[in-house]
Amino acid sequence: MDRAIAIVEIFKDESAFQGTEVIVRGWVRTRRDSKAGVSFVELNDGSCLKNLQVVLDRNRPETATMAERLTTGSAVQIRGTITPSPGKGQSIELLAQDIVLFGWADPARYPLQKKRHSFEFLRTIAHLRPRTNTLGAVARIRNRLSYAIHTFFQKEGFFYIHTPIITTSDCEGAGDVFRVTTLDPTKPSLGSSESAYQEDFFQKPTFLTVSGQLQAEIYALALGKVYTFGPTFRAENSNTSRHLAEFWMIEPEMAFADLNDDLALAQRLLHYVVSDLLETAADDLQFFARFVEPSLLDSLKTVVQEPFEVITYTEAVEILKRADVSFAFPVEWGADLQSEHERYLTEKKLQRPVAIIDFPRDLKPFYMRVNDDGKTVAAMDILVPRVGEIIGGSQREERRDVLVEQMHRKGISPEAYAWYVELREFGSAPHCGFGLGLERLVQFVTGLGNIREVIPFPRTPGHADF
RNA sequence: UCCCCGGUAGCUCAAUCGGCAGAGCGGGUGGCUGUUAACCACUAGGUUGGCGGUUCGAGUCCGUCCCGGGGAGCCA
Repeated sequence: MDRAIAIVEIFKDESAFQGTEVIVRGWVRTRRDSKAGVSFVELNDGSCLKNLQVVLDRNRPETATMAERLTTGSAVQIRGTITPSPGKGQSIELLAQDIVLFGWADPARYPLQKKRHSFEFLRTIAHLRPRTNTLGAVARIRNRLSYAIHTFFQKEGFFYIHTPIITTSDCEGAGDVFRVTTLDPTKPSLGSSESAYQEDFFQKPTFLTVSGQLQAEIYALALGKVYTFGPTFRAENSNTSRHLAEFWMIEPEMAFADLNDDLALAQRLLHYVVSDLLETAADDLQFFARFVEPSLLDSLKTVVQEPFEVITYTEAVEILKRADVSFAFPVEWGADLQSEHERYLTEKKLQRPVAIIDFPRDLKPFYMRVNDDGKTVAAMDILVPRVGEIIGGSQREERRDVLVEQMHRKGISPEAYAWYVELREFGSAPHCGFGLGLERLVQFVTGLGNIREVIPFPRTPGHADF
């Protein structure tokens, strides 16, 4: 094929393209006919939010017969000349010389219209929804965020490591996991329950990972600073706008670092990726600010310009007790913070991202480091307005005996995690890390209320389509 | 899993007290001297989510199931 140019490149330097001939390829968004013998086609190639206006002269035989075939959704190539546009709404347009129709779309059947569709409807056509403004912008932002996250960690000297997707342990010691097996549930095993696994692929129970943290700790205690960035699976029956059964998580882990270093890293990461987005995805962000969440740009600028609020769990409880609002759930030291409490802190009281640290040890998993008070652990939850918890992390318990005691308290067998305990017996060191949910970050930077819109093919209870 | 709300044309929605099922957009046809969610006219398009019940009569009331949304729990 001849070399085509991405529409985003043309808009980047409109004046340089004036009078030049280009080839563009993309999908027709709309066509407007004027009986003066001119048709206008809005062409989008996905490279940016904006469409390129293509002008077809129907008095020319080369473009006349083609004009009426260019229906919404059709895939086309257009060769033509960039010229100043006399109309309002765009400064340049493409005067078409010749047109290749790759794939026509039947207008009677093509489901996407020029108006807004509900997100619920778009989810039922996940094979076509990235051709809408909103889902296209989500895909570009998700891409750029992923790139910026890798860039940040590489600049900071972290190594990208790949932790296993198939695991034999479930890290949190709680939560439902997806079973991995080659056995056919419609053909029950011939053997007893113990021997049944002998016929299975791994000859033992295996699951999809719920977190790469424990394995990341292994590499942090060898390479110093590492991170994972991959898919994660939770089989919980969660039906909310903030949960997926399959989601992507970023998990840095660093040795010779404490909770303050952890907080600082999280702060720098969010600062970096949001700044990058404000610079590189301005059009898409403004689109979301205009059509989805009016306060979006303000809340993003807050992340860039101001440090997080850092409060202890104990301070949070005191703030909530003094709050002049009534909560459905009572606030008491030792009880978990409810959604309504978190929202009050980050959206009403402080109106910015807030890190809550030092939670009661009974509320948190076994691997978090016990503080000197013996009652709390060096944990941190970072909450942001509109989304809630976006990061959960902690300093890890590096003292072998304290770790084993924690495991006993939580009913976890140290034998099952022998290698994890052994890391504390050979060259143990203070270390810490956190997990950042990519989809929740995309929700925060786009303002989209439902997590099913920020991943191309959402998996939720009862839904694994496409 | 629990609580609340909803399901009417391809899409987004309306339909008063139980009384003839509608509009906009999209599609088709025709018109319009460069349009901008183009505009104007005409036109096709319905098992009102499924099943059962109450009633002279049900989109509307009752039961039940299915599906969707919002909230909660769990968490990222």
